[in-house]
Amino acid sequence: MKKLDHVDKQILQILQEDGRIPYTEIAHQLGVSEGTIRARITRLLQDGVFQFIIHPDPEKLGLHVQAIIGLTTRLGSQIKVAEELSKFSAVRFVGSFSGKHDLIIQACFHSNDELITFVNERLSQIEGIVSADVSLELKQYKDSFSFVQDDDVTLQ
Amino acid sequence: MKKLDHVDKQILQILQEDGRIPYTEIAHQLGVSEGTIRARITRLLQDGVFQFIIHPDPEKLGLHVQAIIGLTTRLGSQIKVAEELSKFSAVRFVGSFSGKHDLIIQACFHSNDELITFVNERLSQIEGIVSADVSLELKQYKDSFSFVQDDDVTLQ
DNA sequence: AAGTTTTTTTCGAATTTCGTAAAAAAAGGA
DNA sequence: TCCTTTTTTTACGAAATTCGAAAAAAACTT
Repeated sequence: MKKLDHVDKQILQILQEDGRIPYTEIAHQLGVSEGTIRARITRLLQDGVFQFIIHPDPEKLGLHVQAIIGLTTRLGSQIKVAEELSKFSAVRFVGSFSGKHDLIIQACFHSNDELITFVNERLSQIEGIVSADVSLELKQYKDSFSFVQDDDVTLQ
Repeated sequence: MKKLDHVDKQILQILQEDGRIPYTEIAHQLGVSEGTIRARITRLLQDGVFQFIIHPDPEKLGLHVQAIIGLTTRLGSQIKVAEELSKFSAVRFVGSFSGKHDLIIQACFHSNDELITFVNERLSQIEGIVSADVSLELKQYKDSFSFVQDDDVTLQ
């Protein structure tokens, strides 16, 4: 996989704003032909650099309760637990971490009841979970994949 | 905003797989006309139910270091701190939570150095941050917005 | 049930995407 | 540096998709 150049990053930046903007429009904005945009996007997709998706608003879908749950797992069962957790559609993020918790997950629910059910009836059934620290989301300030930057100016 | 019906959810489910699938194709799959798909997607977008975006792979962008940072803020400065944090492009998630940490953020960096710089030189400059618990991501198992379900079967 | 509003379908025109060949540019080798 | 090879970009006609708007159908109201 070749390193991304400036044009690739510009394409990604434009698509971050609107994932359905026509190639002709991107081409116009960047001053190249549609074919170039098409060829590059095809390559980026093949290389797995990005995917076209949609970002639903959980609130608008009735998922009013969101939580981050820090888990401690029994030594040796972490991977299996992570895989089990990943199967739930309510769970949108699962990662293994250094620090206090072995696994940290992020999940969405319709109600507090559903969250409770998840913790008490689903998590408890998964072999290898020692403890679960639930943090309830009170307000979301940012949630985006817009971290493509022109040139490595991540910290501004 | 009207409640989403079955067709709306089916549209979202299809778009979750491929955010750039043609309306004609969705129409074909659901057995309705292209115009219906177009009208519904236009309405869903206007209602803010979802957005067309792209999901870049941080690794492929050279962002090899990801972290979740739990923050404790001084009473009264939480909102300001959250807003400041949201300004960083490296920060992809900022939320206010109940539990051990007032704010939890998720961020991506090119290197450990960049992470250290972020914590020591950027976070420390933000007025109102009392402490920061950094958890380094070792492995990602799931990261998706695919939580649109047919009918409230979030827990399976 | 008649009238009103909303949603869906239809269809021609405009636009976009696609396939592909040729040209141009870039990269590599002697 | 010049030549060859490879990669990328451009060009362009054909196919497919999107768009606008009017007609039809469906859903609500009273």
